[in-house]
Amino acid sequence: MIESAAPHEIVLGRSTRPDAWSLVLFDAQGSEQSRHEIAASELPVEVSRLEAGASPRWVVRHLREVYPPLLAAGIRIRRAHDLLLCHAILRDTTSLADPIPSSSRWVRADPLVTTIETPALFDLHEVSSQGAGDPYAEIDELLAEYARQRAAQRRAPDGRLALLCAAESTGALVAEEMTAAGLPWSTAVHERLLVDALGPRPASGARPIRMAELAVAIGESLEDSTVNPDSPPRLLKSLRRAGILVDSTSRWELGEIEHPVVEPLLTYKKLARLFTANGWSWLAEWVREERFRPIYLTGGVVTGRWASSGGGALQIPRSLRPAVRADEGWTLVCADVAQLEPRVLAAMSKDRAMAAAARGADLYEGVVRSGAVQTRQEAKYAVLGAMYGATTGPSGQLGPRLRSVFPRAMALVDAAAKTGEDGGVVSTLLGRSSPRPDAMWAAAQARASDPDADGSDERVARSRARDRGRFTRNFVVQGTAAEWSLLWLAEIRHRLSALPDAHDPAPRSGPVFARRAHLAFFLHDEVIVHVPLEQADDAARVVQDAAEAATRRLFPGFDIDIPLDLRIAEDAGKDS
DNA sequence: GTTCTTTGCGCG
DNA sequence: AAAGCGCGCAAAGAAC
Repeated sequence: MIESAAPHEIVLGRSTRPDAWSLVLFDAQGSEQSRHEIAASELPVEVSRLEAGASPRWVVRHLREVYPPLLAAGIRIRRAHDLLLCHAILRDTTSLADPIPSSSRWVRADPLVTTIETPALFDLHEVSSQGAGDPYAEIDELLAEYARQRAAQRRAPDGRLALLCAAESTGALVAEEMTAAGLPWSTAVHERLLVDALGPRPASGARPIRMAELAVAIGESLEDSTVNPDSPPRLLKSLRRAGILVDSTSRWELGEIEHPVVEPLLTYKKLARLFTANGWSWLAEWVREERFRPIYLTGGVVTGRWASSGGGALQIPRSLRPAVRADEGWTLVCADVAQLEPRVLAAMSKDRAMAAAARGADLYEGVVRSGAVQTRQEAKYAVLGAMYGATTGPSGQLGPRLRSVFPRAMALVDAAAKTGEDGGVVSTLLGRSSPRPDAMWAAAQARASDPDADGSDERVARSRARDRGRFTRNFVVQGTAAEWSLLWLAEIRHRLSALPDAHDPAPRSGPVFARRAHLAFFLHDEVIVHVPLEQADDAARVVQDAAEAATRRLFPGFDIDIPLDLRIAEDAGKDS
């Protein structure tokens, strides 16, 4: 069918007919232009045709459900609005006097319902029939929800909520594209690292030789040949029998003890972690065709950070980073931000003194220069303690020093903590709000105010209140930092897509990314871009420019340094 | 037998 | 020099 003008927005949802989709097209004024249905098998071609025009904004229930099959068919879309993700933002925000009404229809299902395997092309009916209601009567529901969300964004006093929703949705596009592209992973390098640390791959069920040797040494040292270092309760008993009076078997507590068992035990724990979390079975389960493909859960953390599902994507140990290795003819652009959170705090609180300390590559050195503390180490503890709410120890003791030198920054986090302790809700700079306290929390506070309350009730309530204060204190900083990162990602994606196709790379990243630089990994404040060799410098510049653009968008008119540590390398190991 | 909770540790 | 925030996952042990 032919439209008079290219559509500005397209709401895409399942049709009332099986195996069909509905599309409702809107013009730039928000008036409906037309609607039509197509067979599921024709969707990729239809999306591709409409995308080729003016890149409309695709409005869908949830990109996690819709986008992977399109990517599998070789289709990318430029702009989107994820109703499910934005529902959570616009429902919980305290930036609006009348946020959108909550609905169980807009709660994210278990991420594993949409499996790691690419679902059969557009056969997504099982996925959302999990929710209540008729699975084929979707399009009207999407239209109604989108109308509510648009109205809510218009009610906002400024454009910040709209920016947040746009960034959240673009983040979801990036997330699916990264899953589709995968993180290039060298099985050979990973296996070599495992053998170097653990010895040859053991028979199934057996301990690797290095761990077995250490277990024997631990047994001899404790004079207990039956000790099982994998079992904390049994290990604890064995330690105490040997006269080592610890309360737990955790690393930091054992590290304080002077005893010959400590060294082999800590080494054993390190190796056991590598073996169980990222050993040969992890490799077999999660790496296929030299690609690691985690599922990213956009907005999966209350603060707006991403979570992940499958393979522990956000917890890959640094020791395995050398296994992240570019394809032949490609390279990696790796970038991370040094001390993102304190820089964000300086900017969001408009604390000029702290922004001055943040000038340059090392914020902690800047804090020393400001005169607040004597050494870099003190600066680090003091700053982290301020953002996390440390009250005791050297970290907490430095709080007053910081308050006198950076009053605005400290006032912001102190106020957030106070609000949280009082049971209130705090928000990020763009308007993502913290959860309300749960019923248990409120009940504990109520008990303490009861005339019959005893000292124990009051202590418990006080402690819970402080716990929540530390959470809200950190929420505003962590959440605003997550917003900076989201804008950074979106800017990187936008600028990478403006690069021309490379001439001559080996096309190994899948059809959509065969000749294109693409984001391959994101972890809170760092990115890895997989890039054809000839475009390495262009991609590095993109990542740098994107960071500056993100800073300007989030903190317009405020001068804050958010510098990158940026390198181009064949692998993501730190020293290569 | 299965599912739930706890412990410990990886990441930022 | 500390143990303050947010996560996911594996294994063991407890609970069913």
